[in-house]
Amino acid sequence: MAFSLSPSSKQTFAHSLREKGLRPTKQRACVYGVILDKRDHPTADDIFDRVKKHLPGTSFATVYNCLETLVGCGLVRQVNMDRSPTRYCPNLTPHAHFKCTQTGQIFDVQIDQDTLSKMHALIPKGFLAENIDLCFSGKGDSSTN
Amino acid sequence: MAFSLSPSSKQTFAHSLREKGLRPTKQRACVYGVILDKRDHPTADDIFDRVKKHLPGTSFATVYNCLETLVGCGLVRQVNMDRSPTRYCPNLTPHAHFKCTQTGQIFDVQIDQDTLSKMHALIPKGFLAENIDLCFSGKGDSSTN
DNA sequence: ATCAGTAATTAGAATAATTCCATTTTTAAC
DNA sequence: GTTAAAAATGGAATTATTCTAATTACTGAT
Repeated sequence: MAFSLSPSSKQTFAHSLREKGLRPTKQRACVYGVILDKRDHPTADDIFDRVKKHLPGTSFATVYNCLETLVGCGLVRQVNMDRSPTRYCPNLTPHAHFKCTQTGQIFDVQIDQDTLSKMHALIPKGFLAENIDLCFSGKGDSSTN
Repeated sequence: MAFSLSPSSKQTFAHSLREKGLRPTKQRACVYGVILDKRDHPTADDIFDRVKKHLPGTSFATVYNCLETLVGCGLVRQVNMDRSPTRYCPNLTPHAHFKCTQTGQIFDVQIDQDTLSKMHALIPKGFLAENIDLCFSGKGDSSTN
């Protein structure tokens, strides 16, 4: 059976897709669901494994298709660090990422409005930034290891 | 013939390598040279093409090896945006990158000390950031297109 | 309800950047 | 000059992702 999104997530989900003339299919719901469910910045591979538990017939291509769709609708964001596989994140608030070089774990780091403004102010006149991406890497919190 | 680095670059180059017990070979000098020469954030592919003009026998593997070495020595930095090929940058000062979504060009954006401090301050206690990476993407300066 | 048309999913092939590996060449120290 | 270590080479392998062609599922109009 398909992943069951919470009522409010289901609403957001269906609404965001319909706004773009896209269908809220069970595969898309499931991909979205597993991303919401465990916010550990999973890769497409991780997501594929988790989705298969709910919808065993799902193909890898579908996972990629769904991810692209969800990103396009603004429901999830891609996280790219170095050359490692793209990861996916349902946190839509302004935040940076911290990657622990020892464990590979990725942590969200909130960005306050003041710092965000300062960062925006770096952009020279004539440039219009649609996207900001701030990533840290180093040693993570040892208490979490 | 090999690329001729300026006397000061040659010094920096040889010194940085020797510090790590590595040899300042002509291929490494050439790779470093083309990166210094045209600061357009070239890909390994671009660098390969440029290097071949000076040292025709050079292989792709060597370019990758040299790049890895130069990055390891801190002489150049990798720039990763999305899933596009890694680019290389000899600018060692604190700076961000702006990628124009229309032309694909990448511009350096200086980061002032104040903003840099604010960014550092985002990191929670217990985390130690060795690397910061700030990328913007959007519409570039139309006067440069 | 049925049908047509469109959208989404599927499986597998293809691609592209990068890395690996085994061999040859170059370099530096003795 | 010899020898040992480091670097360069060419080609194969890997890996994440995208593409393609065929099937399946929806949706809206009849």
